[in-house]
Amino acid sequence: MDQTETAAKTIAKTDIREENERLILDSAEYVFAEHGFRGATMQMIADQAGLPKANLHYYFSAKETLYRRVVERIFTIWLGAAESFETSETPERALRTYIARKMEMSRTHRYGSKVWANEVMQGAPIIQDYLEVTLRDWTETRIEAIDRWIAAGRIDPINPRWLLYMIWATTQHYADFSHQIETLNDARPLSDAQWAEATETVSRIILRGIGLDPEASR
Amino acid sequence: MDQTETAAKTIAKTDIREENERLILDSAEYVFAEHGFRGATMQMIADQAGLPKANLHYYFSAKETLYRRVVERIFTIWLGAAESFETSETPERALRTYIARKMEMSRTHRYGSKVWANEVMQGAPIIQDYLEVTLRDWTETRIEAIDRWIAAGRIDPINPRWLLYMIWATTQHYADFSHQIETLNDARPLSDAQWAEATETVSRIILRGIGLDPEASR
DNA sequence: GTCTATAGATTGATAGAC
DNA sequence: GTCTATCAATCTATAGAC
Repeated sequence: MDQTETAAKTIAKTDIREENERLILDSAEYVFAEHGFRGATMQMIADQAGLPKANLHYYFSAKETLYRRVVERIFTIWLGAAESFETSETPERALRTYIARKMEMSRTHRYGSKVWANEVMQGAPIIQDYLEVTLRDWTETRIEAIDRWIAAGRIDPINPRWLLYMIWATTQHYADFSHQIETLNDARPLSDAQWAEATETVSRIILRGIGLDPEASR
Repeated sequence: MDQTETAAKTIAKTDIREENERLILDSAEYVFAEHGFRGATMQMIADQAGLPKANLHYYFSAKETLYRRVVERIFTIWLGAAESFETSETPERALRTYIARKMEMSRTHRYGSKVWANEVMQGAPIIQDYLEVTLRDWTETRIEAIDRWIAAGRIDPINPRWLLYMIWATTQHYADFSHQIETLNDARPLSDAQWAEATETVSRIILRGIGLDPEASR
């Protein structure tokens, strides 16, 4: 076997690994979201991925390793949604963009959101370190930004912490409680128009609620 | 054995049954909240209750029966919190009372709220019938009440459905994500003052957000 | 890298003595 | 009504042929 052949095989193997890992992670995210950590079985994830159960243990050493990778992946996506706090010029635009992005993520990453909610509800046994360091720093930075708006008299004097929790809760509700929302919507998913209306209503109530003019940033 | 003796024994047995059932239900609520349905084991619940595992099966035929009773109990408490919609004279008072009650319930019924969230996130496999009938009727009634306020020009014209979801999401977040909130609060539970401030902030933002004066109803 | 077979541990539930 | 012992089913993880 010459060098070219060896290189080709190495690349091919890397591709197979990457592709299978992503397939397994996607399948695991779905199954963990629908059944919780212990409710999910390696067999279910294998079936979802269309692979024999033993292959999962070839790519991920243990069920918990696979789970941790799923949660880490979501958390990383979560954090990326908040650049608007730094890049926007007005509080109206910063908050509007952040809320719209988080609503969009509830629509596109429903299962990831559920896995995260599950993990936190159970006391974050696997990713407590992320809460204590990464999420904590992230939150403090945003609280400082909101406090500056308050000091400048641009929004009402409220505790920024409760405002952030309100945005997280309201937007993630559309992912975590999607089954309830769909049941109350005649067993149908929200339409494009309903998502748009819900997003606009959430933005509007929060902006007006802290003393901003919702019309100014539409 | 005469009649008096028989009656006494019957009463005693009824008391023991009721007391043990409540003890097991409380223990089960806690364990189901912390580990989910499948993550919870009958052994954990038995240990939490201080009873041998076999006694659980004496009082509840199966794990699923026990779980259903736990979820039903929470749902009933949930529904009771909304009389303010009928008994209050102004939208300010109705919403303020409802929000305050739901915040209080997040504080006092944290575990129940988590079990409910878990059940709904997994597609309500056990209590789907409650969603389709009881919750649906409850929701429609409240939507009609809010629509009347809109028609009378007392609040802004928003879709009442998204307002209700916002209130549910925000208030239940303080129970379901209590671990995250406490981690971001220097690993300490919220103090009385913090609970009061959070409740006031949530009420204030929502009331102002739909065009009401928060000061008018304090 | 894939897959079948199976080991080893845990679980929900029950039998049966007290 | 209480409790010990145990069964049958299920799960994670691995061994070993291909």
